[in-house]
Amino acid sequence: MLEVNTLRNETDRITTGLAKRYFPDAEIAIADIIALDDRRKDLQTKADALLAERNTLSGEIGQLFKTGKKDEATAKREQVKGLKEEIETLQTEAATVDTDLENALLAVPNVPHGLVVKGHDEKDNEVFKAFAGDLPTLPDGAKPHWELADEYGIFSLELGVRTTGAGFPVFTGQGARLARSLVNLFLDSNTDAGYVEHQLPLLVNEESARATGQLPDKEGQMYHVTGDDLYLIPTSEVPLTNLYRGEIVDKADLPLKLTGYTPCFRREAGSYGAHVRGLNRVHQFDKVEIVELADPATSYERLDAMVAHVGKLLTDLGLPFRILRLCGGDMGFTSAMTYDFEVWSAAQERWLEVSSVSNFETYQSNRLKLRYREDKKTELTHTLNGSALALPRIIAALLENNQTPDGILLPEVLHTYVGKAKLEKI
RNA sequence: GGAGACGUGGGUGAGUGGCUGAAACCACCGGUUUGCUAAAUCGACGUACCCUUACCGGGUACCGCGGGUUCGAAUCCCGCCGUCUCCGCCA
Repeated sequence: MLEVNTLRNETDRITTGLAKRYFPDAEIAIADIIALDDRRKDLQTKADALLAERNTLSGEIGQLFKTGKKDEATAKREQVKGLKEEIETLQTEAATVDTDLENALLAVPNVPHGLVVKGHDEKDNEVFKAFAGDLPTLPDGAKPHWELADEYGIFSLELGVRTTGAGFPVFTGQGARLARSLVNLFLDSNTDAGYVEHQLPLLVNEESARATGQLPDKEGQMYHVTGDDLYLIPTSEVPLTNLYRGEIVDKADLPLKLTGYTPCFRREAGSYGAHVRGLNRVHQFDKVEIVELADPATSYERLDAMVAHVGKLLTDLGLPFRILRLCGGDMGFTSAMTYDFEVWSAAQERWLEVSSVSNFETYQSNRLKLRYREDKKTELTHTLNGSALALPRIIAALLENNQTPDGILLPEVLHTYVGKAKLEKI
């Protein structure tokens, strides 16, 4: 969430920024927040004064008892009892104001960066870097990946239905090997680039989900394990970023670079049809994530570096891709700037999102209480993350784009991982 | 899952109702001293919020988390979470 002081001091920047998202009534929301904060300060000032008085009197009571002046002590005790009620009233109201303030802040999305364009939805996104070459053209009879999956024994959605339900693919044989290879390739590339590998919990508590912004905004998108009140992670961003919740790190240690592979779970209820067939959208999928905790002064350089790194992964795989810079309306609630990577799916003849790289500035760290120390002062860090990469659509594009009459050719970087240069029909 | 012990500042570790935001030691930082290093010595050394503000300063809260008792809680009571030990079960 945004900081109240930012809302106070940079009201113009924030209202114009939020307008890029078409966030309604920003001025009113900000005015409400500032009024609540004023009220909070006022209550605290009053309550603190009374508490100070109580502490002084209590100290005196102790002295009086010690020196045997019981009568005076008893009189003062009655005096303090009177204060108690007043303090309690103020503190009760303060608690209500705190809750209201928190809720009001949670309702305001992050402010888009100055370079982000105004827009309603995906149609307004900028093509930041178009694909430079020619898109591959497939011979007649080329098949979408869900048909290739059957012919080559890559994965089965039917088996997933049997064990679980729709949207839980079961990778088999060379398909499972391919998936494992991609995970290894991505983790190796990420660690080579300085990201420290982590194996993470797949379930997180409510506090973690709240700190990275999945709650309360996207509650319906997560699987909730009610018996233990835990959530299945929709992305490893959640446990990875929360590793540093509440920490104060040395500025010299920034940026902290983390990576981790996890399955991801998303309910994504209510959408069916051709555009979600096969691996295009599933409830469980594999993803390797990168996270950076950065110095605010250089966080956009880090964002550029992450974009370059993800671009290299896709180049290594030989997949045609383009980079979008999302418009205000299409960005996630918590993001200040987001680049989406899309690979060309030759048989479906459409672009598929495979990575989303974002700078959240202090929006997450404010709730994470994630700070760094500079001289005596502590400041919120910036947090960034990106997929590097999400597997299903990569697999879809690899299968479709590289299909030949003799099999599916694998890019060279995968040969040693998969143990062969092409996939064969079964 | 059962029984017991425990949870204090970056670390070790005192503290069982007021003199404790918290001893002492270690680490870290700054100064002095010393050919260098080391040692010695002095000082500073948690976080958040509020007030004041040029600077200085003052107040409140926090001793796992939440509630309660009390004029007053790190200290007493209740609930929760976590750690350790023993038992049971188990990939």
